[in-house]
Amino acid sequence: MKLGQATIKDIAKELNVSSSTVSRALKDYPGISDETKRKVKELAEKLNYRPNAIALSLRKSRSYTIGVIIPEVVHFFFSTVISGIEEVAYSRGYNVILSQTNEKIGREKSSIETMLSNQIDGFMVSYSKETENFDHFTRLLDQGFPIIFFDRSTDIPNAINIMVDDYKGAFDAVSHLIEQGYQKIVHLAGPKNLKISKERERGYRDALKNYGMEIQEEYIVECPVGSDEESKEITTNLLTTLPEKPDAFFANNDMAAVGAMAAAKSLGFKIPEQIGIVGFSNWQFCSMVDPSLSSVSQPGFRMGARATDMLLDIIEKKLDPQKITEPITLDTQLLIRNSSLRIKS
Amino acid sequence: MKLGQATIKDIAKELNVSSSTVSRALKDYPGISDETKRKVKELAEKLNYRPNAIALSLRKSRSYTIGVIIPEVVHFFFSTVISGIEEVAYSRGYNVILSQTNEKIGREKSSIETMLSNQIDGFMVSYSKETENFDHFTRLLDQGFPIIFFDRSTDIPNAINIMVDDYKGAFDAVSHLIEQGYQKIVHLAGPKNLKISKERERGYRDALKNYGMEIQEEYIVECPVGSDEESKEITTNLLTTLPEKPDAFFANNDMAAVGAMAAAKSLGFKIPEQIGIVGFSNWQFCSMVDPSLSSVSQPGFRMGARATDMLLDIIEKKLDPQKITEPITLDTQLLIRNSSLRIKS
DNA sequence: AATCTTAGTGCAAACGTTTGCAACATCGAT
DNA sequence: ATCGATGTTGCAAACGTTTGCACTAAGATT
Repeated sequence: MKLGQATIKDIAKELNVSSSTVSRALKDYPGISDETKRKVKELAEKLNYRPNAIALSLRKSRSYTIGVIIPEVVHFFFSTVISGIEEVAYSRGYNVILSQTNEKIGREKSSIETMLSNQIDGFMVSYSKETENFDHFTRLLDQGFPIIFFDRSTDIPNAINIMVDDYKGAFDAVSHLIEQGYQKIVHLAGPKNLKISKERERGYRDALKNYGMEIQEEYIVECPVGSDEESKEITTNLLTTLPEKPDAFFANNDMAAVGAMAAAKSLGFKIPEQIGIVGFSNWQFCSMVDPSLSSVSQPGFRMGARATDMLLDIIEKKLDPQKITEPITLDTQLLIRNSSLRIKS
Repeated sequence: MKLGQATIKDIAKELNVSSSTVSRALKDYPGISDETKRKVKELAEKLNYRPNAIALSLRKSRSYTIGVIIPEVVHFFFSTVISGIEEVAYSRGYNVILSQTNEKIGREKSSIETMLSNQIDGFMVSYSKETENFDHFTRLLDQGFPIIFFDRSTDIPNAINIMVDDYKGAFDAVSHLIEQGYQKIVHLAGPKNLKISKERERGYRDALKNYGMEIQEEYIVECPVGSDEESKEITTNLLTTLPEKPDAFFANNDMAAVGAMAAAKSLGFKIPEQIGIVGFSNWQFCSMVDPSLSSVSQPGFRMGARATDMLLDIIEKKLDPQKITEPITLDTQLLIRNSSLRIKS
C-alpha cells in the first residue's frame, strides 16, 4: 500500500463503473440510481476518499485560495486582521496563503508572482512601506483580477480600499485631550508616505482647529520607525528642550505612546495630571501598562472579515467591483483609560 | 484577450513546435538547440509566461506548500514562529498555508482535512488545548506523512517535536527569584494537559528542591485561561487569604504575570521590593510595563526557521525522520528586568 | 410491432505540465 | 552504400477531476 490517497478512479475500478459515474454519484447528480450512489458513497467512506483539490483547481481554473500580503504578522493589528480573514475564508470554503513582505517591495513583488503561479483567486493586500510605484498591482487590476487593499489604501483608480476611519479616530482622540484641558498637544506622527499617517495627522489638525486652537508645526514630530525607544528619545528631547513644554501626546501608534509615557515618567511628570497620552491601535498591552493607555481601537477582525467577504463575493461574481467607487471605512473607537483622564466625572 | 495566463501550449503553437520542446527549452534541458531555446525564452518573456503551479503539482503529486496549524496568530510567540517558518519556506521555494484552530479540536481536524485535500507536502503543528486524542495525527504519521510538532510537543512515538527548553527556562527563572531572596514563590501554572505547562512546573519544583526549599502545593495554582484578568483575580485572592503571604510569582505566561503585577500593585505592595514577578515568553510589552517585567524569552523565530528547515529536508528526502528520536529543544534566555531585581549589584 | 421516453451509465476531452520513448535527419566512419 | 552515432524534436501518457454528449436497455405509448 502506497501513501497515495484513494482516487475516484480507484473507486470506479473497484465497483466496475466509470469515473464519471463515481464523480456524479458523490455529488448527488440526478440520473444516477440510488443503488449506485449508495455503493459509491459507502466505498468512498471506507477508503477514506478525499477529493484532490489540486486536480479540481486545474480543471476549474479556480484554486479556492486567496493570497494575503501583509507587512508583518507580529503587528497586533495585522494579526487580528488575519484572524478575521481566516475566519471568513474558512467558513466559505477557501484557503488562505500568507506572505509577509517585512516592508520590502522586492518581497512584495515576488510573493505576488508565486501566488499567481499558484492560481490564486484573489488578493488581499496591505502594501509595504517601500511601495511607491503600484504598477505590479494596476497590471492585475486592469486584467480584472480581484484585489482588495486593506488598512493601507491606494489611490489607484478602480481599486477597492477598506480601512479604518483614521481621520475620525485621531479627531476624537485629540478632541478628548482638549476636553480634558490639555493645551499643548504634540502629535507623534507616522511615516509620511502612508496614507494612514496623513489621515491621522489631518484629524489632529482639524480637532485643534475645531476648538479654535493654533497649530504649531514644531508640535508635529515624525517617528518613522514607530518603536518605543525611538519615541522615548524624541519625547525626552521635546520635554526638555521646547520652550513651551507640551502637556499631552497623541501618538500615531501605541508603541510610540508607551515610549512617550516612559519618557514623561522618568522625567518625573505625573500622568495624567501633568501630561496626557493617547495612542492608536489599542494593542493588548494598553490595559497592562501603568497608567493604562488610552487608545483608538481599530476593528482589525471586522476589517479582515468584511474585506474577505467582499473579495469572495467579487470572486464568485456576486458583486461587481465596478460598483464600489468609494473607499470603505470602518469606525474606530476611542477607549479612554487612565493615561488621559484627569477630569473624573 | 481573456484573462488567462499564457501557457506552454500557447508558446508551442506560436512557434510551431511541440509543448515538450517548449517545456524542455524553458528548463534548459540538454538536447534542445540553442536557437530554439532562445526563441522560446524570448516569447515566454514577451507573453509574460508564468508556469502553472497547479498543473505542476498535479503532475508531480507535490504542491510545494506546507500547512501550518497554530492555536492563534495573535499570540506574540506564535507570530514570531510564523515569521521564522515563512522566512525559510519562502527562501526554499515553498508556500505556507495557515490555519488557526482557536484552540478548538474541531477546527484542527477540519483544517487538516482541507489541507490534505490541497495535497500539502507536510505539516507544522502546534495543537489545540482541546486536543487530547492524537489519532488524526498518528494516522498520517503511520503513512509516513511529514509532520513536525512545535512548541506543544506530543508523546506520539516517532513524532518529531521541537520545543523550547521550558524546564530550564522555568528552573532559571525560579532560581533567580530565590537568589534575589524571595522565599515564598507562587507558581501560576498553565493548563495541565499541555506538556509545556508540566515542564515549567517541573522546573519550578526542581529549582526549589535544588535550593533545599520546601514545595507547598497550595503555592501552585492553575490559571487555565492565561489572561491577565483571570490571574489578577487569582493572585488578589492568594495575597489576601493565604496565611503565609507569597512574596513572589513565577507565571506560566506573561499575561498572567502582568495580572499578578496589577493585583500586587493595587493591594499596595511594592515591586520588586516586597514582591517579585517573573513571566514567560517575553512578549513585547514586558519592557513597557512598569516596573518592567522579567521574563523567559523563547526563540520563536529560530524555532519556526529550524523546524521548517527540518520539515523541508524530510520532504525532500534529505533527512530520514526515523533518525530523529530525541525531541529538539532550543535554549531559552532569562531576561532580568525590574520586576524581580531587588538586589542591585 | 414500431416508435418514443426515460433512466442510467460510459466515452472522451479538457485543464497545463513533464518525461520515457520513438522518430527523424544529418554526418562521419567504415 | 551501409551502419552508428549524434543532435533535435515530437508523441502520447500521466496526474485526478468534471462534463457534454452519446449510448443502451427497458418501459410506455401509439
